[in-house]
Parts: sequence; C-alpha cells; structure tokens
Amino acid sequence: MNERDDVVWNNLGEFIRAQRELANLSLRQLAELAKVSNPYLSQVERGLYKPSAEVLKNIANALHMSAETMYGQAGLLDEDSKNAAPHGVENAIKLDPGLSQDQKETLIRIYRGFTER
Amino acid sequence: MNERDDVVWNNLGEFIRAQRELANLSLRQLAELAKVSNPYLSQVERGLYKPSAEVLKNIANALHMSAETMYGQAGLLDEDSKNAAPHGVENAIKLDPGLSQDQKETLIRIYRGFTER
DNA sequence: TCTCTGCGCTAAGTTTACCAAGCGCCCGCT
DNA sequence: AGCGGGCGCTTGGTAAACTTAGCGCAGAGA
Repeated sequence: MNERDDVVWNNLGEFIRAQRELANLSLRQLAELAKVSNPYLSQVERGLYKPSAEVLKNIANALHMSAETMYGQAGLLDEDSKNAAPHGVENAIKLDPGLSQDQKETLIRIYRGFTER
Repeated sequence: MNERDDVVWNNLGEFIRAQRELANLSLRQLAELAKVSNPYLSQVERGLYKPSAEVLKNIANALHMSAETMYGQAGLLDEDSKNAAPHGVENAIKLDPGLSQDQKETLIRIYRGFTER
C-alpha cells in the first residue's frame, strides 16, 4: 500500500464525513444505519481504517447513494469505462457491464457459430 | 453473515475459478497478477474466505473484467439498482433475424447463466 | 530410474478490520 | 448548582483477511 493509495482512503473518510454532515446525521446515527459500531465509523472517517466493500455498501445505502459512487470514491473501480457503439447482438454483448471479458468472448463465439454457416 | 450470503460467496469463488480456467491461467499465475498469495487465492476460490474489495478489484483486472462485474458477483452492489440493467443483450438476441428460435433460447440461457447471481 | 518444475493445498503465523466498554465534553433541563 | 443524555474519541480485545514456508502429487526430461 503506497502513499498514493493512502490519499485515496483519506479522501474517502472526508467524503463520508461530509456526506454524513450534509444529511444532518450524527456519527452514531449513521453507524447504526450502516450497521457498524460508532467508534469504527469515527476511525474510518479519519482515515485510520480502510473499510471493506461490505461496510462501504452499507454506508452508501445509509446515505442514499449508489454503492458504485462509494467504490469510486474509495478508488475501487476501474478507470477503463470504455464503451462502444450499440448495434446488434455482438455490440450489445460487448456493452453489457454484467459480463466479464471472457464471458463476452464466449458468447460471441457461440453467436458466430450460429450465424456463420 | 447469514447463509444466504454464504451461498453468494461460494458462487463468487466458483465464478473466479471458472474465469481463471477459461483464461488458461494457473492459480499461481493469477495470484501473481492479482498481487495475492497463491494459497489465499486457493481458499478464496473454494469459498473459505471473503476477499476484500481491494483484492476483488485486482482479481477482476487480472481477468480483464470490470470491477463492477466482480462486485456484482460478490453481491456487493446495491439492491435498488439490481433491476437497472437494461438487458440489451437479450433484446438484441430476440430481434436478430439470423437466429432460429432454438438458437435464441440457447444464447439467452447461456447469457442468463453468466449474469444471474 | 531420478531429478526438476509447476501444480494445488495445508498449517501456522502476522496484520488489520471491526466491536464493546468506557472516558470526557457540551448542552438543556430542573 | 446538579444531572441526564447525546456527542465524538480512545482503549483493549476478537475474529477474519492475508502471507510465508512447506507438503505431496503429476508430468517432462536426462
């Protein structure tokens, strides 16, 4: 864990605290909503701990924000949000965010096996 | 952590192992790519441990898939955005004039096998 | 044959996320 | 004045994530 990552985690804490205060929630209130102990949340907000994805998701839901946004702030998402143009089965497959690269290749291979004949 | 979650984590392990084998990677190779120890990856694949989001992201990148997909498989994404996926793939398949009805059903079955939790 | 290398797994240890108990402070009561 | 309750924080402790060392097996050469 290098110090660039530390900065990211610190920002995450500040981000959570800012959102919590924006929602007019006390530390204890948010802790209960997010199903974590209040001391732990305190330490997370000050950047002492790196919360797990599970906790991150609960905090996000408690703050009425998407888990993706939370992961983004935590630096846990890919930057490669590369999307292509939509047309036809192959492109729809390539666009689908719920498929892995290998799954996409598998589906496309099967699809071509059906059509190229 | 109730047992419904355990099932999710188990599926995650199987999912990772399947993807790894699809990519023709040995456990040690993927471990190095994902910057984790190979015994740990082994236990993750067998559902003994619940990897942190950090590890999940590294594994996803090593397998050339998006971190979101990984989180989705791990059950770490929002429930309220669970239906947000437009399923453009299924529609594109159904609209494709070059596929027979059986072929469409086959493709959709495989697709759902990939995306369902 | 025997050795070498890579495979997946086990065992034991270290690190770290997370919790329960409790402290000190401030503010609103009476 | 005293007291009660909410605030955020510190302090141990437990459990779980993660690592290092090493086991046994299978296949490939010499």
